[in-house]
Amino acid sequence: MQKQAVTFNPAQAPAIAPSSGNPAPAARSALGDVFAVAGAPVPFERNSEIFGEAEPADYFYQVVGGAVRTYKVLEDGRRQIGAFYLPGDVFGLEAGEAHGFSAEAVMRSTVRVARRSIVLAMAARNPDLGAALWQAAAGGMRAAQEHMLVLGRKSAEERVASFLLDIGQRGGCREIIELPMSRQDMADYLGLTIETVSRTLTHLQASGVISMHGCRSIHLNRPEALAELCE
Amino acid sequence: MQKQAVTFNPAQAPAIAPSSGNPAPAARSALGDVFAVAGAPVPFERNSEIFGEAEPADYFYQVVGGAVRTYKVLEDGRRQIGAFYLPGDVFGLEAGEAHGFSAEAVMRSTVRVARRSIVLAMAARNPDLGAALWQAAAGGMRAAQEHMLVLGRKSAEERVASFLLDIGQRGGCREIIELPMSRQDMADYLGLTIETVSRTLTHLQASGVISMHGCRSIHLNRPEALAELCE
DNA sequence: CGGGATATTGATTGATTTCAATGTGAGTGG
DNA sequence: CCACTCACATTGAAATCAATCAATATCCCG
Repeated sequence: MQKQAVTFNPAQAPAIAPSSGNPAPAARSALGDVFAVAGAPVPFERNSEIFGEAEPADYFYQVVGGAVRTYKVLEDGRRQIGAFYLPGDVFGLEAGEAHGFSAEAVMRSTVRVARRSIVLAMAARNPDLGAALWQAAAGGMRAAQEHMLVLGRKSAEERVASFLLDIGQRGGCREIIELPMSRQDMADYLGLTIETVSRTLTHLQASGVISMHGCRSIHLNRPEALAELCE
Repeated sequence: MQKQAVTFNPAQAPAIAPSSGNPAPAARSALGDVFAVAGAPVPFERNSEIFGEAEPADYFYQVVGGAVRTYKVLEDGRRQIGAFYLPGDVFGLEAGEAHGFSAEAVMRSTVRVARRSIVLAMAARNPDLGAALWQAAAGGMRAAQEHMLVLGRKSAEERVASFLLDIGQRGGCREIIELPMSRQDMADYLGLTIETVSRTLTHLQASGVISMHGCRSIHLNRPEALAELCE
């Protein structure tokens, strides 16, 4: 376990995206700089493992290109995806000695990998970086809470609508979405089956709220209608 | 409703299970010391608010006695409880400027409240404390991931079994549980209705896995059977 | 001994899953 | 260039688990 003096500076904390599902929005902060300096870019094939549950958590990660999923599985194979990480997002930011979940590349991706001990040492001297680490961790916590509400209390249609809005916002363009993940990934993130996801998308398209051009490309015709669907 | 001192003894809390759902296990660390020094004990009535969503996050909290729930609600009233905190547990540990969820006392409770700026200032000089803050935050993250698996992928019976085991482990005594929360709280934590929770408990009792002595007192007759039910 | 909140139990409904085809699209090799 | 294949997605019908609706039942507490 580390005992670096992470310098938590209470003073600042730059306004992070209000309640976006973005798991780690602190990309453009001091943390981003660290990865630019101390992070080695590593390519990952589609579906390849980045780290496994219970493995030592010796590194921090930042998505450069592509997309990453973190997940847990039950013995019988049921899988729950905890979060998707898109370019700029930071993940694997755990304080414990071991990872609590696994991470895989959703598609061919590039990830910058920074040795944890180095980042923490830098954080000890740079208050902004310490704060950025907090930001990232807290962003993950907030996204997790938000997602619990989705999983515990929302209907299938509400779940899909929430997902589309979230991905749309994080993807930069609010209206045209290029999904990096399969229907199975979406289903395992939303706590549904692929059939239900598919049917729900079809229904949203039939009602004119979205249009699909191939299953990975989705146009949000009426985002405000989606927002209403989220309750 | 009774206000009898449900016997969660803050002093004990023996070796907590490794990957228990315990949201913030770092109680006996440097963080515990901080609360002992810098934390003012504050009493809260049953169901009273400790902080609200979107309020400034100027304090950190530690449960001394009683129990606390954090939650989010949808506009139409659907509620999802994100976590329960028992004596020793730390909560409200957010890096952002505002809380991402609300917190209430489940029962008459005492909570130590420490000014965030003070704790962070201490952390800047005490590496162990900085690490402890990380531990607590990461513990929360881990518990959230675990709970997402419950909410997204487990059946009603599996959810209730997971819950009983988790509370049993955290409560100290592994076999006799005094629930501090109502059925509605359990339901809102597990993403179920009170009827389903009630029925499931009745069924578990009928199959001899548990016994109930009043709805708040549950004896785990065969914890290993519960563990199997979790998959 | 009520009285009101909370919990249990029962009957029914309904959303989502499961099971089962069918459709589509990208990559391969003839 | 086209047939083929394999993975993935969509669609349909039936089954199922949990939610909903509706009574009781129990337990604090005054």
